[in-house]
Amino acid sequence: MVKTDMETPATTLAWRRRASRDARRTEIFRSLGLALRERGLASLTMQAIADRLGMTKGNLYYYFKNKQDLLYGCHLACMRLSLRALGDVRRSTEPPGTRLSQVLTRHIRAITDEVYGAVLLTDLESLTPAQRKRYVAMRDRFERGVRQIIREGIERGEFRKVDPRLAGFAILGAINWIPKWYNPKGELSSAEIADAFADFLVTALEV
Amino acid sequence: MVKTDMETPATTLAWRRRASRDARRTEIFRSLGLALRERGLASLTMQAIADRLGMTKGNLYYYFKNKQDLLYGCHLACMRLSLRALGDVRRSTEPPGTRLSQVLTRHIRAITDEVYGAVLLTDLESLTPAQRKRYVAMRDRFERGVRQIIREGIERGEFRKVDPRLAGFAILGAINWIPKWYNPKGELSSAEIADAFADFLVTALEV
DNA sequence: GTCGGTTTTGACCATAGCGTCAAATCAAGC
DNA sequence: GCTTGATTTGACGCTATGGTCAAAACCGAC
Repeated sequence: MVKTDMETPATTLAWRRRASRDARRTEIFRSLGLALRERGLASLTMQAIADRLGMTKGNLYYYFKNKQDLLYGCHLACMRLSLRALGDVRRSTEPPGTRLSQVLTRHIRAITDEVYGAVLLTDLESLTPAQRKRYVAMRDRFERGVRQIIREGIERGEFRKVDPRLAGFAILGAINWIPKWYNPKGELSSAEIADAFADFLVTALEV
Repeated sequence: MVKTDMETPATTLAWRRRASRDARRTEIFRSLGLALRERGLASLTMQAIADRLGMTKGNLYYYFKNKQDLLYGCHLACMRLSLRALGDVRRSTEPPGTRLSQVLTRHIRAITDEVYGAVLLTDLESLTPAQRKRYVAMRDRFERGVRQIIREGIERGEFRKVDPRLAGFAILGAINWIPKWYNPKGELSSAEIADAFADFLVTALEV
């Protein structure tokens, strides 16, 4: 049987619906991120998020069960990007320094460019225990991956002998704090910040 | 005229009143910090803060005009400690590395030991513009001080040639993120963390 | 143009949490 | 033990915000 255009996934009705729904959800994530970045946690109301998109508050509940759910979606979306960066690098044969640099750069850009990275500034307590558990599991996976690269660098003699756990906390803390001061309209582009930070943090480990 | 015990400041009625009031205010700061640390921003309600001290919510308003005011007090108290550390080190003739290490150590301990350092995790948008302005001025003073030490280290050839601004952001971000994961009942004491972090971060700059 | 499902609306409810206040309690000095 | 000012109470009002829902509008397929 021959596949016609109509049957290829990209033009299937169901497919288009789903894609459009996903796109809308992402728009909402971005709106949330912007609200957070521009006005702070204080203005993180469903109303504010909706307003920015020219939609009504009620409509948000067509896409997300409730506020927790929206927050959770943001957390997941952001973490998925960072985990993908980690995964990509796993297959690489580059030295630890290069690999770490790549992961950090992409982690930073996930946080800055996809605005919803600002969600890191909220607290996990607003999630349900189940959601928190799952998110924390992902986050731990990411942190372990980073520590693993650090450990490898130390074993190969390319990194100083630091405590991988603490070094990891320091490095990721430095990055996670970025949304607190980053201004997309400032002098430094997110790309510049990402490069500079990755460079500084990796060099901090080297020798 | 001879000063009697009754006239020495420490036993003056007004003095005692004031001291007791200040002590109470600090207790409240600590309670706020604990609520933040243990339950997250979500549980940062006046009620929760009062409960933890066995006092009523209404009573809090005898000590603080409103919630903003309380938050503001926390921010100031915490920043004052860090600024004092910076001031003390200014008079020192030690090399930049040592001085930076001292400032960072005390900054970390201000955040971890005086629990209310967790207030860093809230957002400045909950303050009035005037309060925010004043706090940000203090924070900037602190950040400039840190950058100044970094610059000096570079000039003396003791630190690598980094961008002092970005390095400062990275270093302080790593530290400010600590309340997010620090657990006073965990394996690592705050003193150990402070030393390890200061060491790691200063060495990151050296050579 | 009409039918079915999808999306959006806007009015509405419920409640958590801030902040108020008059009255009660406490404690130091005499 | 009385007086006076400092401190504390607890019940209350009010608003902001999360969340619901029935009805309307939309939109693509036929």
